[in-house]
Amino acid sequence: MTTFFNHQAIEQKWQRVWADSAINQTGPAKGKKKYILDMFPYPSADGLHVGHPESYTATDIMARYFRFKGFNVLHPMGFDSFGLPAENYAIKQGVHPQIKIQENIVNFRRQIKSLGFSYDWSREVDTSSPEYYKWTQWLFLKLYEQGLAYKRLAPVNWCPSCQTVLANEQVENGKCERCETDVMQKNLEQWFFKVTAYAEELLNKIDDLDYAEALKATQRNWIGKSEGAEIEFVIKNEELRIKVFTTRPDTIFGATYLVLAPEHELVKSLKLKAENLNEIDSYIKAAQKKNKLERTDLAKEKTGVELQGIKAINPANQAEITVWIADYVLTDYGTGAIMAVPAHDERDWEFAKKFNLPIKEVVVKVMGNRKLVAECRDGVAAVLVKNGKVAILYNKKTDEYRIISGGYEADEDDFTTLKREIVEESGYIDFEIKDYLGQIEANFFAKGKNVERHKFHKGYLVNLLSDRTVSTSFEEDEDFNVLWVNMEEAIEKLSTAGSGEDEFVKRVFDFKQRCFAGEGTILNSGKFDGLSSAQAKDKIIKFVGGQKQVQYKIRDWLVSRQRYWGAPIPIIYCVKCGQVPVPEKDLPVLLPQDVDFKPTGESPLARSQSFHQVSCPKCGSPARRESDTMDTFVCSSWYFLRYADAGNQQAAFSPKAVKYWLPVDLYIGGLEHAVGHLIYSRFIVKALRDMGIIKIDEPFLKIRNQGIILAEDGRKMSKRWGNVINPDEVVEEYGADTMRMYEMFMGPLEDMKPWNQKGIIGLRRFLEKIYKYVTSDKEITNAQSQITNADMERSLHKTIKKVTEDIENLRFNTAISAMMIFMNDVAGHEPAVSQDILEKFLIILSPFAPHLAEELWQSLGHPESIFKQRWPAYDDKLVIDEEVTIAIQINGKLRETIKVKRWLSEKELRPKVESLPNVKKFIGGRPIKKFIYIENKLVNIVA
RNA sequence: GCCGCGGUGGCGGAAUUGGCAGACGCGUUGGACUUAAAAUCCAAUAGUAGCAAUACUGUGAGAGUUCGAUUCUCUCCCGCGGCACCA
Repeated sequence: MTTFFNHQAIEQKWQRVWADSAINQTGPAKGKKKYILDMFPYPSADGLHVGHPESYTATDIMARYFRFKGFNVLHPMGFDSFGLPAENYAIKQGVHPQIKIQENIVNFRRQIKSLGFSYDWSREVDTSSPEYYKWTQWLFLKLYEQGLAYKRLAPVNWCPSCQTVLANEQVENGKCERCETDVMQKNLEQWFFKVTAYAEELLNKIDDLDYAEALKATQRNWIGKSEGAEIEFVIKNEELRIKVFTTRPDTIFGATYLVLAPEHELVKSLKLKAENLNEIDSYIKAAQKKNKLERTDLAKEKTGVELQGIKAINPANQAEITVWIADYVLTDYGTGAIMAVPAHDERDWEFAKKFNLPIKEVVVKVMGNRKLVAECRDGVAAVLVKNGKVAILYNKKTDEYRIISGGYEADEDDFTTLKREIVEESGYIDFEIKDYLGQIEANFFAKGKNVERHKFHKGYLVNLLSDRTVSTSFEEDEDFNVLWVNMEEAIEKLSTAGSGEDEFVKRVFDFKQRCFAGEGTILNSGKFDGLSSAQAKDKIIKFVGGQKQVQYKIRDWLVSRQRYWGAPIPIIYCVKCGQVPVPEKDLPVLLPQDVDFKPTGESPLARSQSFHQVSCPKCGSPARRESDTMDTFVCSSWYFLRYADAGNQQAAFSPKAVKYWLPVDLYIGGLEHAVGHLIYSRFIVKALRDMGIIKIDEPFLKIRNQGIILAEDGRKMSKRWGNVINPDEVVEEYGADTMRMYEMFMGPLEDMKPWNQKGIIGLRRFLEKIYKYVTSDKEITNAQSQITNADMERSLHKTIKKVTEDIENLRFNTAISAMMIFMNDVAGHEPAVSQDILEKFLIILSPFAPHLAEELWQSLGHPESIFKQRWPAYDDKLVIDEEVTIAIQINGKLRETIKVKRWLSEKELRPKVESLPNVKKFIGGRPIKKFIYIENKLVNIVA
C-alpha cells in the first residue's frame, strides 16, 4: 500500500504528546459533567479482539465530543482481573496468576493506548490489587451488616470441571457458561446476596431507563414477575393444609386434583398415610436421580404417582379431589405445590389425559368482541341469545369433514341435539361422538337475519360410521354450511368464518388447542358464571380465603466460590462467637501468595494454615477464616463507583465524588452481561442507597450494546476456526485512525456485522484524501466544475449539522458518510476552500481520527492542540437550500423532477408543472382529478 | 410456546411525523496515466426488455388503509437473541 502519510510516525508522536500534556485527565468535580463508560475488559492472554475497539471507539468519540462541547468528562479504563482463566493457566503452566495477569494487563494497556483512546489513565483500577479488593471486601461487610449477605444451606449449581459453585446467571441451558460442562445440583452451605429483596424495584425501574429494548426484555424475563394468589387446600380427615400458588384463581372450580413436587415438605408425612408408600418412595427416588436438565425436559412425557387414599377438598366447591406427586411441579417456585386445572393448563391437561383424571371446563374462549357488537346494535331487530351445538362430521372413508350447527330445542341434552341436527341437515344416521371439542362464546352480527348474536357453542367431533342416509327435506339453509371438504380446505375455508366454528375446526386438527389456557368467560363456577376471568380473579380469591401473591423467578445471587483467584470473603468462624465479620480496620484480607491453587472442590485457601488459622477478632478464641473467595462479578458490580474517586485510600469512594460523577451517562458493552453484571450492579447501587452511602437509584442512565463483529466467513471469530482478526495487525498496516473509522463505518453500533478486510481500504483512502487535500497546495488537477467558497460554506454547515446529530444519536456510520460526502464536494473542485472551513472540518473529524486531525491541525499553523477547541456551531440559514428539487408523480409514478424556489406556492407551481412536456405526455389529455402538492418535496397528479 | 429485535443490490449498509428506494463505502466493469504493474484519477454499476430515448418490475410473502407504503394495520414465513413444565 502506498502511503501518503506515515501513520506510525504521526500516531506515536501524538500519543506521546497527549500523555505528556495530560490532556485527557479528568477535571476537578465542578461544572456540567458526563460520565462515559466502557465495560472494563478481562485481561485475557489473547489480548484485544476487534470487538473491544468497536465499543471503545464509540465511547471515545462521545467523550471527545462532550469535551468539545464544554463538559467535564470522566472517561476511565481498568481491568477486571480476578477470575478463572488466569487461575486455570496458572494450574497448567505453573505461573502464578498474579504474574500472568500483570503481563496480560501490560499487553492490554499497550494495545488500548495504540488506538489513541482518550482515557484518563490516572484513574485506572485493577480488581485483583489489594487496594481495590480491600473495598470489595468492605462492600461485602456492608451488605452483611444489612442482612443482604448471608450464608445458607441450599441446592446450588456445581460445575464438576471448574470445581466450584456457580450463580444461576452463570448457568446456560444447564451447562457451565465457561466450560460447557453439565452443571450438577448439590446441597451446600454458601454465601448469597439478597437480590430478591430488590426484585420489584429492579423490574419497575427498567421502564425509566434508556436501555435497548432487547436488554430491557432480557432483564424483565430474568426477573420473571407473575401475580397470582396463594390458596389453601384442606386434606380430608387430617389437620393438614396444602398451600398452592396460582396465577389463575379464576379457574379454581376446575381444579380436579392437587400436585406436589417430590421435595415438598408435606410429602414426608403424607406418604405415610397413603396406601401405596412403596410406589411413592420409588417414584421420589427416581425423580431425584434426574438432574435439573432432565427434570425440566419439555419433550419428556409427564410422570407422577397418586397418594392413594388421600383426598383434598377444593375450597371453591367442596369437591373431593385426588392428590399426586409429580416432578413436573418445581420445588423452588411458588409453594412447590399446584392445583391442577386440566381444562385450562396444558401441562395439567397432558397429565390428566395420561392418568385419566377428570377434566372440568370452567372458562370459555370469547370469539368476536361484545363491545363491537353492542356498537352496531342500532336498527337490529332482536338480540338473540341462543346456545348452540356444532358438530364436525368426519367421514373416514373419504377423509373429509363437514360442519353442522344447530340450536337446542326445549330441554334436549347434547347428544339428542346433535343426533337430530345431523339427521335433519345431512340425512346421515349412522355415527358416533368421537371427541368433545370444548365450549366457546361467540359474539357476532348475523347479517342475513339482521340480529346480533351472543351465544355459547359446544363443539363435537362426530365420526360417520356408514353411508346410510334417510331422505331429508333439507329445510336448513345450506348456504351457512360448507359441505364436505378435506383437511386443508377445512382449515382454510373455516379459519376466517369468525362466528366460532373456525375455533372448533382448529381444535379438531390441533390437539393442544382443546385445552384452552387463555382467559375468557367463567362457566360452571356457581355464582361467578358469566364474569370475565379478570373480573372473577379477585372475587374468587376472596371467596376461597386466599391471599394475593407475587412471585419472581430471579433468585438470590450465589457469591462464594471454591477457587483461589478472587477476593477472600472477610468472615471468621469463631468456636465461641460463630460467624464474625472481619473488622474494617483489618481489611484487606490479603490473598496468600503461597497457596497450591489446584482446585479440588475444597477452597484452595483452606489449605493455607497461615491464612486459615486465626483468632477471633471479638474474643480471641481460636477461629478459622472463611476460605471461599468471591465471584468476580462482585468486583465488577461496583467498579464504576471507584472510578469516581480511584485513588482514595480512606474509603471505597467519597460520597462527594460519587454525587458529582454518578450516575453513568452512557455505558457501552456487550449484551451478554444483561442478566449478570448489569443486574448485580443495579442491585448494589440500590443496596448502598438504602444504607445512605450514595444517593442514586440507578448506576447507568443509558446503555447501548455493541453488536458482535463476525469473521469474514460470517461465523463468530474463534481460534477454532482460525478466523480471528488481530487489531494489532490492522493498526500496524492501516493505522489506528483507519481502524477506528472502519469499525465505526461498518454499520450501526448495535448490529451484528461481518468483518471485511477489503472494506478497510475505503476508510484509508478517505483519510488520505483529507491528508492530501490539506497538506498539498491544493492544485486540484481534475477540476470538474467551479464552485464558490459560499457553496462550500453551505456544504460544511450541512455536514456539521449531520455529524453533530449523528454523534448524539450514536449513528457513527452515517456521520462518517456525511464527512465523505463533504470531501467529495471539496476535492476535485476549484478553487480550494478557505482555511476556516478546513479547520472546522478537522474538528468534527477529530473524535473519529484524532491523530490525523491533530497532525493536520498543527500543519495549519496551530501550536495548541485541536482538542482544546470548541465544537463548531452550524448556521441554520446555511443548512437550508434556497432551491429544492420537487418530484413530480403522475398517478403515483415518478415522471419528472423540477427545481424551484423553496416554499413556492401551489398557485405559482401548478402552471409550471402542467406545462412540462413529460407531464403532458403522461396525463395524455385526461382531466386532472387531483393535484397534490407537498411543499418542497413532491407533486402527485391524479388523472 | 412466550417476550424482544430484524429481513432493502454481488457485499456492509442509507432513507421513518407515509412523499424521488439503494446515500456512503467495498466489489465489479470500462477508460486515463504507465514499457508494465501497483497506486491514483475519471465513468458506469438493482433487475428485465431495448442500439437508444425509454418502459416495466422491485425493500421476506400475502392482504388492507392511502393520491402515494421500505415506513402504518392485519395474517403468515424466515433469521437472531432472551426466557421456558415458572402453575
